[in-house]
Parts: sequence; C-alpha cells; structure tokens
Amino acid sequence: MAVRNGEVAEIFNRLADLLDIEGANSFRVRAYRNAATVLNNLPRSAADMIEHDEDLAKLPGIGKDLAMKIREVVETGTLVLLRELERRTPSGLRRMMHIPGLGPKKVLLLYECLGVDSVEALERAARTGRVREVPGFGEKTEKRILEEIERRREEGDEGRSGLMTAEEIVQPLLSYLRQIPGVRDAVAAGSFRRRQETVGDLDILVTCRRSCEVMERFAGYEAIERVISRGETRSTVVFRSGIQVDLRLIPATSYGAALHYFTGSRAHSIALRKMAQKNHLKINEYGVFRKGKRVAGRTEEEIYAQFGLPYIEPELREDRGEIAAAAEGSLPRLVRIEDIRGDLHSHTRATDGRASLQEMALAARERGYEYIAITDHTQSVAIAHGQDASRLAQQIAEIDRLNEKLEGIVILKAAEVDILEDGSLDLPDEILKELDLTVCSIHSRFHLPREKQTERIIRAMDNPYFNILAHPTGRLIHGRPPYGLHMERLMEAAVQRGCFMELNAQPDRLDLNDVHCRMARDLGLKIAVSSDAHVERDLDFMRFGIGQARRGWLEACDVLNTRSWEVLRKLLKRV
DNA sequence: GCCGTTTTCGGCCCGACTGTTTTCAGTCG
Repeated sequence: MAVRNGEVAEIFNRLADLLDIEGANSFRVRAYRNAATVLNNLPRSAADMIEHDEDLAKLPGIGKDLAMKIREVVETGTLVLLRELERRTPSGLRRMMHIPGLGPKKVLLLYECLGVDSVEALERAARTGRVREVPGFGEKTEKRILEEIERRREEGDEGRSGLMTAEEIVQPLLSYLRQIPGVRDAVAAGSFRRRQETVGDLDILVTCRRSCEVMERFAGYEAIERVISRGETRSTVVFRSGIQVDLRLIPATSYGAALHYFTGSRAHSIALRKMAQKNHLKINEYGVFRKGKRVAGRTEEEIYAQFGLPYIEPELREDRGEIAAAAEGSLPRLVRIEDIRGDLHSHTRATDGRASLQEMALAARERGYEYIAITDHTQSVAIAHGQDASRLAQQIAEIDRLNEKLEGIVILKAAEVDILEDGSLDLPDEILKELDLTVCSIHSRFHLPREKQTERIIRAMDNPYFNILAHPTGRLIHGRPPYGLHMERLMEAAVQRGCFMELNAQPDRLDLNDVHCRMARDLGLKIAVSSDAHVERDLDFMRFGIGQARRGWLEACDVLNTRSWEVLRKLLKRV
C-alpha cells in the first residue's frame, strides 16, 4: 500500500516536535518541519517518485539525508530515528506542546520537575497547584493551562474553523471596527485573506487617522469571551465561538508592509525576506528598508516592486513557486468570480434540495449566470430520495417547459449519477443520453482499496455519458478523510477520455483541494467549479470554490464554467 | 538538516508580548 505524502509529513512533524523537546539544534528541527510542508504541497506522490527512480533530493529543502528518510518511510512505514526518540521522550509531551503558551522548553521543564508526561497528568498537576512551583511558571500560567485544556476538550480538539464560520465572524467585526471614530481601514489578513480552506485564527489590521480608542473598543466587542493579551499595537482575544482574533494597530505608512506581513503565508514571507537579505534590503511589518531608510511600505504593490516583482495575489502566497513565477513574468491570471457564467451542480426538492426548479433557475439568473445545471441524485442514493429513469424523464419534460417560459437563463438537464461499486452508472444510457450533462460521484463503499477505487472511477469514465467527476475525493473537512485514490492516474484517464473534474465549492468539502487543482492544471484537465447548491442561497458557495481554485493557480481558461453554454456544450459532447 | 553570483563551513527571519523576571527567556505568529 503506497504511503501518502501526508503520512510522511506527519512523521516528520512528530520527529520535529520530539527533537525540539530534546533541545536539538533548532535549524535541524526547522528542516524537518519545512520538509513536512514541502511534502504536503507536493502535487506528486513521493512514493511514486521513488518508484520511478526520481531524485527526491532535488526538491527544495530536501537533501540527501531527508531523501533517504522519505524512502525509509515509504518502504517501512516508519523511521528508526522516530522510534528511538519516542523511546527516550514520552509522546504525550508532544500533545502538551500544542497547548498555547507551552513550547518545547517549558514542556521539558514540566517533565523534569514534575514527571508530567501527558495532557492528563498536566491537568492533575495544575489542579493541585504544583505547576506554579516550577521555576519560570507562576499562578497565571497555571490558570491559563487549565483554561486551555478545558477549551480544547469542549472543542473536540479541532481548533480550526471553516472559511464560512470565519466569514460570519469577520464581516460584522470589520463593520464594528470601521465605525469607531478615527479608524481609516479595517481588514482581515492571514489565512482568511489567502482563502485557506480552514482558518486557525483571524488577523485583523486597523489603521487610524489619529490616536483612537480602537484597542479599548475592540476589547469591549460583544462577541469576545476573554482577552489573552492587550498591548499598544496588538491585542489577542478569544471569541465565544472559540476562534482567536489578533488585532493590530498600524500606521498608515506601513499599511502595505503590515498587510503583506500578516497575510503571509509564513513560508512566503520568509522566502521574500531571504530575497531581501541577498539584495541588502530588510523587510518587516513596517516596510522595506535599505541602509536603515524606508523605501516602501504604504502598499503591497510597492513592497513587491522593491524586489522587481509584480503584485502576487494572496491566494498564491504559499511559497509554491509564486515568487519565481513572478520574477519570470509567468504568474497565472487567476480566475475571478465574475468569470463564472453558470453553475453545473445543484439540487431541487425532487431529491434532497429545498427549492423548486424554477426557484433555483431564478436564483441563478439573479447572480448573473447564463445557465444552471439541475443535477438531482439518482436512484441508488435512496437517502436523498434519488430519482429513477421515469422520475428523471418527468423532470426533463418539466425543464423543457420552463426553458420555454423563462428568459435570461437556461436550465441544463442533468443528474448527479451515482457510480456503483463495479464502476457502472446508476441509470441506463437510454435516459442518460437525453441529458445535457452528467456529474458522477461516489456515495457508497468509501473504503475500497486505493487501487480498486481508482479502477472503479476509471471504469465509470469509460461510459460515454460520463462528463464531470463530482467531489472527487469525497472528503469532508471536519468529518471524513478522502478515500484512497491515485489522483494523478485518475486525472490522466479523465483527460484521455474527455472527462472533467469538479471543484465542489461547499465550504465543508472544497474538493478538489488546492494541490489537486494545481495538478489538474499541469495535466491540462479542466475543472468545473460548482456550488452543489441545495437551496437558492447555497449558490453563493461559489465564492469559496473560486478561492480554492485561485489557490490552485487556476485561470479562467482552466475552469469549465467560465464558458458560454454554446462552447461548453461542444466540450461535453463525447458521442 | 539544508544550502551556496561572497561560502563545502557557517550561516539559517524577526518583532511583540507575557510572565516571571530584576534584565530577559520563551512563545507566538
């Protein structure tokens, strides 16, 4: 069974944590963490690369040693070094380190002084007042530790919020901040601005015209549960929803520099900072400096210009080659929501949706779309009241009637056709051929071996009425891991057959992920960004999908539904 | 542990804030 990149990355992260606790050279620790990130961002499977005799040491941040360690994990599933470290250092210390405020030094101190080797033991020690006795600790730290343990228990250890949850917090907060007298700008930076699929905490930047009371007023915002820290220029609070929010007050002259710095990603910032060093520049959240003199800072464009680079969109700032692409003028012109001309995946009351055909069509028209595909489930998905051939035929007739009547929107006759275990489609070709398109997907037998699952889908693609593979990995962001698939092989098969894949824009799916989108682009596979709407307002999920598509470097031409129906119709035609 | 238009050795991103400290280490982002 091939080891996934994520598993290797997880092992490296564990190794890094343990080395950190042992007090290993911090740059060595960083090298492992860095390698984990590289692996997570890698569009190809490291196991496959090894199989094809490719040199992993050519990857950035991977040298001879790490290449050998990756090989070891791929071949044995683990690392001798990791097992040695785990023998020396209780693995519970790692979990303790994930409590905010506790780093490697403090965790080790607790272990040495109190013998505390797990979060549970730490909680007992804190409750009995022994933590405060340890040098460097005090009453406040002890209390804080207990609060954090409690909070994590309540949140089920998740810690990261979906983008939609984050949006629901950010929008009202920004409105609140903007109406404070003296406030000029209030914006969200961080992973939220980069449209990462989940957000750990929120970074809000504020600029003021004159001295204003923004820190005081922020601390009094009604949704705040407690204040973690409060300084002149930075405050950290926790909202009742559990999300942490950092507010930073910055001078207008540094707006661009601060926005850049706090948008990150960290990897992107570091890459730029290294570039600065080479050019005898210094970059921080206040600006770009040459010989102590500020040469840029007011806008992000200004910052990049100092490095001879064009503006780089936030979604690209992950140190996945965007700086090199910017330098050589080959940055993608990322797809925008305005480019979208229709939605290719939506449901109605006929199955598990909550609106009628006409309501969905009108809602699509309101959003400026030219077309909307109605893709209700097919018979096997009984839980969603899936349609058999005769119900689908009725729906087709109804769509024909509506299309006669409605102006300014075309309803596409479609279905979300279930892919059965043997790779056949859930409805006979005689009815499928009446449709404008199909989206096909898996709703059962998620746990087939990787090989079989891949074959199952490729077999389904052999059917000439297969158009778009919907939510290709089946993952749910806070609920279900992706099923095992050979994504590269699947994408190649799709290209060969004239099939496409979907980027499902549901905020808890966002399936494909950004790395897979990039892979699709590189393989020349076009992607449908689709809302999978079950009610009118779900059509607006499109914005999450566009964010993800942009993170995957997709341009308008890479996205299927930026095309008119006339053009699209020809692309979909296989027989 | 990685890396090299100053280097195969000696660097490796840096500023704010906290708590427990009498001047700063640790943590975080």
